[in-house]
Amino acid sequence: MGVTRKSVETTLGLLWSGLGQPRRGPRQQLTVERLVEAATGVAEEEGVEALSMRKVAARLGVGAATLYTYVPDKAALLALVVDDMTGQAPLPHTRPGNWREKVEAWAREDLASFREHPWLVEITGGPFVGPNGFAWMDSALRVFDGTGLSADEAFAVVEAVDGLVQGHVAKVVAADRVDRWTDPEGRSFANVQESYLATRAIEPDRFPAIERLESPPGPVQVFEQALAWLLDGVERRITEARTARD
Amino acid sequence: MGVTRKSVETTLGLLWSGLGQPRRGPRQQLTVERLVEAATGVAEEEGVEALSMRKVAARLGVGAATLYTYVPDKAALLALVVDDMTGQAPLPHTRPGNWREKVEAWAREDLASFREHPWLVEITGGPFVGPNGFAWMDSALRVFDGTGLSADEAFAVVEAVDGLVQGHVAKVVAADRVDRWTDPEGRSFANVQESYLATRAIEPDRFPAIERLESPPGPVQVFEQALAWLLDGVERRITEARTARD
DNA sequence: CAATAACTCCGTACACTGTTCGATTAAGGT
DNA sequence: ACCTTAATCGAACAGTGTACGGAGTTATTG
Repeated sequence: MGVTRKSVETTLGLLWSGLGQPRRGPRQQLTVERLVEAATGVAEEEGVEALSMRKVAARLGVGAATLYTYVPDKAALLALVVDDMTGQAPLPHTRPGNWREKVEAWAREDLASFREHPWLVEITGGPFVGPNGFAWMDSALRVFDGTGLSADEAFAVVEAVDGLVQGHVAKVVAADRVDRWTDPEGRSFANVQESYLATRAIEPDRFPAIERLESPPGPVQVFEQALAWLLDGVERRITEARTARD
Repeated sequence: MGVTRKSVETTLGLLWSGLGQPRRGPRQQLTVERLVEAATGVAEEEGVEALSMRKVAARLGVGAATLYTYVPDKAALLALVVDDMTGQAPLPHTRPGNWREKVEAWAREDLASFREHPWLVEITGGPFVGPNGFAWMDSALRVFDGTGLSADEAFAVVEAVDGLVQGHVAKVVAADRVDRWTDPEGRSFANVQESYLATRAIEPDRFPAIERLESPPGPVQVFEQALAWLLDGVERRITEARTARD
């Protein structure tokens, strides 16, 4: 699984459309798109941890080694899957409203999409940026056209928001997973953990500030709140930039 | 690797100190702490992807199966490692300065710690919260004593900041990894990718907003900026809460 | 048209992984 | 002394990603 120069160049070639087809030899009976589709299908139905080359191959009715004539790596295949999913998200700058509404819409949709496809969380964040990733960034930058922000500042805002969203998405998806978990008797994870802590271990007054909590907000509420605070800060910066310009 | 009720309870027992020692049978020659230490050592020297039960066992001069008398799971061992590392971070409320300076200090130290131990990134975020995790949260909540925020609001702020930090830490660590990568001829990943995109594929004006970038800020600058914006928003909320109270 | 070089497909194999089983051995309680 | 319980660990199971080499197919070349 070592990353070679060759595999990097091949992966880039695959991402940026197609890698011109060779001449001699039998026709290929599959396409890279079909690999991506099959891989996505496996991930969707069984999760990332079950996403193996052999399973993808089986789904295509083909030997496992065959996949390596289309793709240099499992990593490359995953990069293709990620870029493909990125291409399915709506472009931020096409949404209605002012810049803040556009950002909120994209952030919320991002969260929703990751909750619907939790396996994506473990797969995103790789070094490769494909054409869909570029297109998305280009669109996100355009959201700040006319706000008075420079291109570099707009980039900082986009990345700032994206980082916040990524972190909170991880929290929400982890919470979702925990919520779905139940033990053989049907108890929830939270129940097991709470009841364990209640009976054993924790003496009162060991964590006074935690005991003061009444109904702490869930991860989705925290996400909304965090986004609002961040955008408050950005908004202040934007009005500054605007008044400085006028 | 299925999660059973038993493994959950055993893991909780291990986290919350010790799991009372049994009577009959030969003495155990190891301790859970030594397992944690060995696991940390492997991760530190060879990375998470090389962190296997067999390697941990070898480092302790013991058969792989032996580990399973100390720990129910690999997941449990990792949870212990995470809580152990959490215990090594300085407690936020003991830092000098006002609430904002304390938050900034903890966020920066968090980032620095993850950059120093990149393997931690892939391991954190599990459902288990051990005593060190609780102590850390308790300390973080205390940072907002005297700000006029309710306990629940303080929790929202802590989680908001933590989510932001997590997301940006992932970005920075990924960037660090990419920076360290070089191909056999010594070219950097960025070089290979740029030069690939320059020669092939991208036609001009396809991504106009991206082309307008001059010197986009790196992930660490973005992290600082994002933190500042978020805390601007929080600060506004806090002054509101304060004036409402007085 | 035949030979050749290039290519796809894939069975097999290698070096791993986490975890279970069963045998062996060591210690405590009675 | 005996019986029960527990620790240790070699072997095995069902997986994993991927390299290799052979068989069969095709386009280009002589």
